Amino acid sequence: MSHTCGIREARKRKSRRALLDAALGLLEDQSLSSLGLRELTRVVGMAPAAFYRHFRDMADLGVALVEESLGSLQGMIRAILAERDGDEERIDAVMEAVAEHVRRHPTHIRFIARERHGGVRPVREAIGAELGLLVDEVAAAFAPRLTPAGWPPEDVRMLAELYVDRMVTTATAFMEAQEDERERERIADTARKQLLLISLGRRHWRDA
Amino acid sequence: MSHTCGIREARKRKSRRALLDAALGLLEDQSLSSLGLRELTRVVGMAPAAFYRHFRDMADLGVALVEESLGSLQGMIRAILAERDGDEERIDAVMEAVAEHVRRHPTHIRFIARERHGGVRPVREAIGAELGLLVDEVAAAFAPRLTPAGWPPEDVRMLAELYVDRMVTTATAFMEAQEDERERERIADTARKQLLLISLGRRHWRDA
DNA sequence: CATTCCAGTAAACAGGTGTTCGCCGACCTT
DNA sequence: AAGGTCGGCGAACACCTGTTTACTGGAATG
Repeated sequence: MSHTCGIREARKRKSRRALLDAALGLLEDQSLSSLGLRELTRVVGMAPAAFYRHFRDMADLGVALVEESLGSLQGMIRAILAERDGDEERIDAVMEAVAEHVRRHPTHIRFIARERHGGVRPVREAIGAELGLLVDEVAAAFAPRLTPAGWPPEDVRMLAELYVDRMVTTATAFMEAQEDERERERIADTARKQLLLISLGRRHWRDA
Repeated sequence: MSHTCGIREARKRKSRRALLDAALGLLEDQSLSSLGLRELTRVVGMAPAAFYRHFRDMADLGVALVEESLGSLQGMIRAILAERDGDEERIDAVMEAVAEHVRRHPTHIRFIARERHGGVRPVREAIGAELGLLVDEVAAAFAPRLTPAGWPPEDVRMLAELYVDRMVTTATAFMEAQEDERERERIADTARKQLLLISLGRRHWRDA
């Protein structure tokens, strides 16, 4: 362990990254269940057999993509909600963050949208689990205010689901708008209104 | 045209139906872009070439499935919203109808959920267009009350999108619950609350 | 009744697929 | 400097793919 340079591990990481990136590229106009192993390795420029050094199968690669796509989002949302107070500020900040995230990682978002109900069970379940954690995060952010006001935990969660689902839908819409900046702004405006309307409903909930 | 029995057309319709049904079955655990022509005709029991007598390609079959899956829904929603008045009644009636529809056509719903953002562009666009018409329908049902109250058309539409999106999400959740009746009831309860919360937000919208 | 029509067939084409095998050779260890 | 580790390679395995071709036989036509 004296003159270890980590060259070996670095090369392996690089190959793995190349596979993931090539997959994200190919998945722009097809779904995971139709993505071929040879098709993928051909794009990367490696032998088909080399794939197995990194992933058991395509589903395995898909799960890795899910973690990489949704893993960072959780902390991001938590930070935003913790720092801000008041609905409008929170909504504006989240919208900004989501828009920026989609702008930076469009292929990841496309992948999530496509495979959320896609044909590969392990991937579907991984996405479901990850989005569930996001709902928990949002629920936890609202609980301190709502629980004392008499909200049962299940109602807090149903609210959080509403928020998260809208975020996901909006992110998908952003992605589909591609480069069209006018369209993106229109989507953002609509989404802000929708989140605001939900927040309005939340404030009058206990009266019903 | 004297002794025409329509036997010919009837046989063709039957074959076409067999293809569509077999496709719905195979699409339960894969997506359209990975569904093979031979795989499909093998299940039906016909020669691969016979497929071309009915559809140009798989995308064409997919679009046909979209129309059959979503075509009837439009009129259904219109009728329900026209007959009822008051949020809770409307919500209960729609939830009942959606639950029943999913119970009767689970494979169709799965197909729509899977291909809504799937890898086949024409199918994606067909679903988008059909859901757009549904949004129009809902918007038209609310416009008579909201427009006189000062709602601009774009806001009516953003509300309709909120409602429709929630319906689609709920339908998907119903389908994923499969046979579990307890889970279905839980989903219905949550969805009713969410729709109610949105309606609550709607009633207080003009104040903001 | 002869004829046209046309859904469905079988066969062949030119590819493509996932997976396994033994092997090489550069990195890492001792 | 010798030997082990392991990411990547090339070849072979058995099989599946979409599409075109010329054809058959029962229904529709006049």
